Amino acid sequence: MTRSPTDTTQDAAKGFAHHDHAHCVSDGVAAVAAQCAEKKLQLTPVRQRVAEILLSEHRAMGAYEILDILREEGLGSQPPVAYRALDFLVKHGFAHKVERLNAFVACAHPGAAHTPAFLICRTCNKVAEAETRPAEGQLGKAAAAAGFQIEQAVVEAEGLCPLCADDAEAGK
Amino acid sequence: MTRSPTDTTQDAAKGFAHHDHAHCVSDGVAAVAAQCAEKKLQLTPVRQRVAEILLSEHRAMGAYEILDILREEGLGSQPPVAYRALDFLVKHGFAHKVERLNAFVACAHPGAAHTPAFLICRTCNKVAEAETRPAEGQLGKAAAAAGFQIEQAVVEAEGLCPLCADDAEAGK
DNA sequence: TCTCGTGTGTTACTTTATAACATTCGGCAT
DNA sequence: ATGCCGAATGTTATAAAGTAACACACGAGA
Repeated sequence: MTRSPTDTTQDAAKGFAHHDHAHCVSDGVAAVAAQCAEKKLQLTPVRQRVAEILLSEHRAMGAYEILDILREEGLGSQPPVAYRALDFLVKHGFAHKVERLNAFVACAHPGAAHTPAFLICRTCNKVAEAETRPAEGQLGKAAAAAGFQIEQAVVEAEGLCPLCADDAEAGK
Repeated sequence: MTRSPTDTTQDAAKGFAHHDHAHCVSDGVAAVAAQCAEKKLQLTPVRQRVAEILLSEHRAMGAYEILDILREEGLGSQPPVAYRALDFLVKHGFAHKVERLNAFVACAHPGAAHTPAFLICRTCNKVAEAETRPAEGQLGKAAAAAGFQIEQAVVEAEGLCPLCADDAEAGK
């Protein structure tokens, strides 16, 4: 493998491509479980189930949408249950909040501390995650010029994913 | 004036500096009025007042916070009044929504179509606006690699503004 | 066994945002 | 003038997102 560890553009591309989804979920949960074991975090049933739910879709899901699923499965029925599990996942880097949508996605690079950048398809609602180093780009320059210390950054793009762009083209 | 039209880093810096605030508001309103005249847009009392309110603070304000002011002044008392005015201002580029805060700020560069980047101070809540060209940076690269067409982007950084950083330093 | 920390269950509530429909008002075509 | 239209506002009601606060459960360690 010749890819440099900082080349994340391919990861984002993968987000919109077809792939083996069962692996996607099982590998994801395994990665979360491994990290929890390592960091002595409690991966409780609710937390694990929410991680699975998020991993099972490549799209942002609202807290209440997740709560509906939990409720059907008897894992909790009130908003705080979902929000607490989501807070846990977000806090430890297993999921992210997409501010633009007030919704949540599974993290594509669990473990690595990072500032995610999202590509959100406005048609199919899928979300791909790339990484950025905000301190190094245009934003970093503006911040430096203003004497501003960046602690956290939100970078989210909305548009058309390749598949939906093709559909739109074909539909003309 | 020798500054190039694409150098916006100084503008962001200005956002946190002291300046003549009366001008800030009056110039801002004048700019909005001029644009409305040019584009045949109706700058109604409510819309103008909301623009003034936003211009009078260099911080993001919630819709209900603005609504409270309108209510006191007899300009409207129900949420849709505030949201409609804000929608108008945002739609025509006179204000922006800060997704991270679910709140709104006056645009620092009215007229120019642009993708704003915000520097949000977590202590004093002031917001400075810089511009980015998302298509050209790291995000653009990731999008291009994924075949993703960016239509809109949200770029928001949270941290410490220079003044608050000084205070924190002094308070130690 | 006690108790302490962490997580869950639940009630109630706040904040943010929008749908839907009635009303007003100015321009303009007849 | 008058009647219609489109754009803006007024108002009611409700949806959607998020949180505060307190009671309970349960395992780890003193």
